[in-house]
Amino acid sequence: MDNIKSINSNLELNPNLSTDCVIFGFDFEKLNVLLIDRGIGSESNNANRLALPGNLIYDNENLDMAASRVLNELTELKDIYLEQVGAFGDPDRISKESDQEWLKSIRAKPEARVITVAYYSLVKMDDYAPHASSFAKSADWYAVNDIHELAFDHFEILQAALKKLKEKIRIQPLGFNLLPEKFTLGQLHKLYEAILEKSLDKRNFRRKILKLDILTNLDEKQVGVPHKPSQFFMFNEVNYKKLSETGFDNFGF
Amino acid sequence: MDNIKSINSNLELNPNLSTDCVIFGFDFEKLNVLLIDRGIGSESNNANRLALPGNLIYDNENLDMAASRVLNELTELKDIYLEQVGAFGDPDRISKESDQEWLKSIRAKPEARVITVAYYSLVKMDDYAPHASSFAKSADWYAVNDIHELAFDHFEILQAALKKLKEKIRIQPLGFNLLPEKFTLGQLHKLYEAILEKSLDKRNFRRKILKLDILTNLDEKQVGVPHKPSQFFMFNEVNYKKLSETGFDNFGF
DNA sequence: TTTGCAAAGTGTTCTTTTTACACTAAGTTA
DNA sequence: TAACTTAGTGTAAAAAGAACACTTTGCAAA
Repeated sequence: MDNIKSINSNLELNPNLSTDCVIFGFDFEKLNVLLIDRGIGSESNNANRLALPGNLIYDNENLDMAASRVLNELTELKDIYLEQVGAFGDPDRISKESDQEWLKSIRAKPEARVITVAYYSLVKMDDYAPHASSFAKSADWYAVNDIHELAFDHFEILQAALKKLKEKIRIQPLGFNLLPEKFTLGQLHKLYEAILEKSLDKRNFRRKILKLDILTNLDEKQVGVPHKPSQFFMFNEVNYKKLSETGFDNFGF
Repeated sequence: MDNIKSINSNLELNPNLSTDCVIFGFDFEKLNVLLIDRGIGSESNNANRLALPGNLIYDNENLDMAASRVLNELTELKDIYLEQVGAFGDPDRISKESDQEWLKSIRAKPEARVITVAYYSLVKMDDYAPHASSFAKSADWYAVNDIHELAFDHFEILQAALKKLKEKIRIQPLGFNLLPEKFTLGQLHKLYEAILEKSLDKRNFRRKILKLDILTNLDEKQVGVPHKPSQFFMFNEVNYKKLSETGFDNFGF
């Protein structure tokens, strides 16, 4: 954090206001989330060593920018889909002993609550290979379904982010943010199943998504796969914008 | 505000964290929102004298409770539907001159930003006759559609709340919170039209809402109306809960 | 070289939901 | 008693959703 401060040496971090990012990635199998290992936590329990990446907010920084700064500092990614989940501010949200330690380390008034404004973001997993940073001793992708506990109230935040993502993807085709430029319908299909946590009929899924006319068939096939190769598609942004303007509001899965 | 503080004299208000409530009401014609007149604002412009009711948050108070405290102090209502809209914290959100004045009056560090966590709530208009309070020189209902400007970034917050309400009512039948115990289908119909800002076919609306089986026909008619009297209905909470559990997720307007 | 494997790709039928649409009924007021 | 106002009702056509099975293609293993 020190080096961050030096970049902005004339600015003050607000000791009672932070942002946390739920960064989702998709590995073609399941939904993952990027967590940092704080290196502290109870001995009996590794789970609460893990936390969402987050940081305090500068006094003159707007919330969206703070979130994208956190994301950028950790992953070096820019222009990432970001959406606010909400504010979390239970006075006792930092009640676990291991969390208190951390609180002291950032020199916040220990008696005052830290409010966090949570965001979720969708990134192409290929674009970021986790590595340590100024920010985190270590950062890694974890399967969302394997997570049952996190530091602070981060588990609760994760669940809230998942809920928002589920709701949102039914209305707006966000999936492309989680896939590489080129992807197959099978991959997109699996992504929707992973997010919605239910299986979707293959033929119905294909018919529906193709009917939206927001995919461009690249006339290019997979190579080297031990089965019938799939066509590659890419997201057609122009058609998507047309569609949004004429007011589609249901992706209806 | 002083008398609030005296009630909680051992507690500290956080000068940089507030909550604002978008309190919606329905007068059988249109959607209304409860605004307070701060009594200050530019002379040329009355609009930015008006603001959402809000207040600073106590250091040890959770966010939801702070919002319902604000609502309760203003209206004396309890157990009101409340939902978080999100956090608003542009450093320049208090940039208008008239707003700066207000800032000084609450003795916040003028250089620091005030983050606000916004909520929206749905109240039965009959249950609250606006009156002055410790809280506001005056409070009144205003038609949502007539509002084009508010103090601070409150107009933006209002728009965000409206958007959330629209999204939510498509998924969950919230309308009952805005109507008296007994209401007619015509009133409910108008309410949906007001919130969704579009007209809905009368027959289709009735069929759909009745099919949900969450309304109890009270076998009681309007009296004294200069037209065919309507049946009164009430919300059937038991059936609604059954419905929620078996997982309805679409009210589909 | 043949066989097996694994995922791709493809249509039809039935059911449910949505949409569009117009007249009669009941009470009040003039 | 005529005029006005909102309540209340059904049907048909179109669209969307759900359920369902076999062929194709490329690779790998026998």
